[in-house]
Amino acid sequence: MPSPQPPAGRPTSKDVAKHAGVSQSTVSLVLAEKWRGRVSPATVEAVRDAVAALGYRPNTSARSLRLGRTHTVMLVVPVLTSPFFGAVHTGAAQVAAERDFGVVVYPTRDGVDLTPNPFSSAAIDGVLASSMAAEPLDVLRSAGPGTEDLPLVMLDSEPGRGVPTVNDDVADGMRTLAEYVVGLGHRRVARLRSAVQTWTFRARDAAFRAALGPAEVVAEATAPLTLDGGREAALTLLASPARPTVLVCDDDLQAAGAYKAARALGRRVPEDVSVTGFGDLRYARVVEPELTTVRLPAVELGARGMTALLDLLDTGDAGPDVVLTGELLVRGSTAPPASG
Amino acid sequence: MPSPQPPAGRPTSKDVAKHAGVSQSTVSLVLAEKWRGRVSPATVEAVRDAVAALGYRPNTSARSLRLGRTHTVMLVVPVLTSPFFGAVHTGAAQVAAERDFGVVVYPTRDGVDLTPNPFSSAAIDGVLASSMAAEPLDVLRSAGPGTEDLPLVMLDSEPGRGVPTVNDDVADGMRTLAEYVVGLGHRRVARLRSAVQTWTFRARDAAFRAALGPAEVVAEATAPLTLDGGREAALTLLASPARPTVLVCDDDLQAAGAYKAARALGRRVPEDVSVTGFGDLRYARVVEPELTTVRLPAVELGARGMTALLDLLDTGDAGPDVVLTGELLVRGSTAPPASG
DNA sequence: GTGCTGAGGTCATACGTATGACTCCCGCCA
DNA sequence: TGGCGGGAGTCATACGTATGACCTCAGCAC
Repeated sequence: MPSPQPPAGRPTSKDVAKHAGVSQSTVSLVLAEKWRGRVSPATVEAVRDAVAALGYRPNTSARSLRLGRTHTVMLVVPVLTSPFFGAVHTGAAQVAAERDFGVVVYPTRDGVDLTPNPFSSAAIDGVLASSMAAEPLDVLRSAGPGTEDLPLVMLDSEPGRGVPTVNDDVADGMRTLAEYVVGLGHRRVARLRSAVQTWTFRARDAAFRAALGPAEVVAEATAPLTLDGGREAALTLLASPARPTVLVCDDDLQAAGAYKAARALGRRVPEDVSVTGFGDLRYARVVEPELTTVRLPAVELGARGMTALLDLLDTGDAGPDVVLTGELLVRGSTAPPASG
Repeated sequence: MPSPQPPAGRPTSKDVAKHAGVSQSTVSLVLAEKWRGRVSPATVEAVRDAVAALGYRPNTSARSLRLGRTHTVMLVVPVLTSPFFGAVHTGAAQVAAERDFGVVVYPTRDGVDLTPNPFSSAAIDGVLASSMAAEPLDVLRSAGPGTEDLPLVMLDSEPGRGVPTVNDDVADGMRTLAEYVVGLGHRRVARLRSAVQTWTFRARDAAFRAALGPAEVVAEATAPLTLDGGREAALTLLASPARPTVLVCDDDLQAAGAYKAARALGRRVPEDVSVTGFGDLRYARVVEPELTTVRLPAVELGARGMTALLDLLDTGDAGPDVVLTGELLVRGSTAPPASG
């Protein structure tokens, strides 16, 4: 005797309804918590029991189709192996989970588009993007065709361009750092900047120069934010005839590379040359001496960015632009310049 | 004169059909590349033109609902700030994108469940999970109720337990490392192990001990895989009365902590004590001297894991278990033991 | 002329949910 | 007794897609 259609797959709201002896609509009302004057407490109880008994979970695709929202957002970052963006993701994912949103990560590796396929599976309601690798329009375009008009919040991007932003106050951080370095007595500064010049790096440099006071930049170079990039550029800078007494880097990993350059040149840190980083990535405390740097609240950056994006989705308003203050961390890599 | 219902939202396949002068079914057939003898080339052309003209993109929710598959998988890892798991994600995301799948990351922070809400938005077809933080069953359970029977592939997990696995050959790596260290002449070994004892760490330790030969472990401790954890444990190990000549760590970051302990005790690396790490995370080359370690192919691990999972989804078979070989990287942190 | 075949499409329906419109019934007031 | 309000649910439909079942011809053999 062939049993007629064993339900097999996951239970649906219809199954729950049958089990509870009510209609599918009622189940839906109960689950949406919209039964204020429409369903009796006893019935609510019955539905809840049925849900538990069957282990029912709503079908997200159906819900999305009905509501026109996927409850998923995309996080666009340069490659995720950087501890900074890992932390950004952590904060963002935390907030998203609390508000019942999923996060799909979209790593833009040097501008390579991961989903050239127009039938990409990414069904998303909005985009949270770091500008480290791109301008706002590029970000949206890179998320695939048809996404140009998605709600967007940018991280570490120039404010006032029509897109809500959540930023680290890199200008304040750099100013504080500059004042500290100058206060130590340094006057001849070498500057190692990021090779990719997104807004956050331009802002760092402008703030640094504005706060130099009696000191001046006597040598300057750009390099990728890598160990080897930092090492090679620092080799040149430290050998500069202008004899800088401090090397101010845009990034901790660059600074770690600078340590290697200093060692290769027989210069001690900080006795012969001071070195500073930026970001307080985990490298900062791994190196010896530990690195003087500016802590950027990466986790909070992700969290506040996600909050703004979800607010934007819910209310149409992301709220005012956010600026998160960093913190100068003085450690062992800085000292007054050697006399003479 | 009120215009009757401006289409407003994104175009649907129905709009494309109207534009091309065909039925919605035909559009669907063309887009699914299933028109071998059912649609004329001219019509196909017309549909394609309409798609391009309207900028049509299929609605993923509707497609998922119809097909019963979301084209999204979940990647479960301990917190993503680790460079290792960042790399795993990179490999996994790459493969997923190529096969038109989305990836949502689920970080299990110390067992904290990010989506306790049974209405979680995660609509996924399968799970790719690292075992670093949990056993297979726990992984599925932690992905939320109702997910217990999802297709699953585990990374760095014990094979032969009914779940397909993709592993680094940590045993081979540790054996090679042990032979190298013993070959240098070391006989008294200190061993710094991971505090959380998942399979991969048990495997490392077993392989190490089996390959010790004439050497022996004279001091041993466990610590979390952090800088401070490594430093504190190493302080004790290096001060051991048994005077170990080499410290073999389960992790690069631990090893970086051990450097700090050695320095605090006035011991030079490698002249007074050799140190080895495991993983070849980016810390390995940041420290000075650079760390002798075993490279684990994290990107490839993610990529092969994702390949296995998608094969499992497509064909019902994940293929045979995969084992990826590592590589011993001899750098500056190891030397023969000081004579005497 | 009839029947058949196959190419080229269309029709109708189902996936599972959410919700506006509707029904039914009970109690109560005039 | 008629009517009415509101509490408790149900009905029907739409979201956008994919697909099995149908439909319509033109061409051709008999």
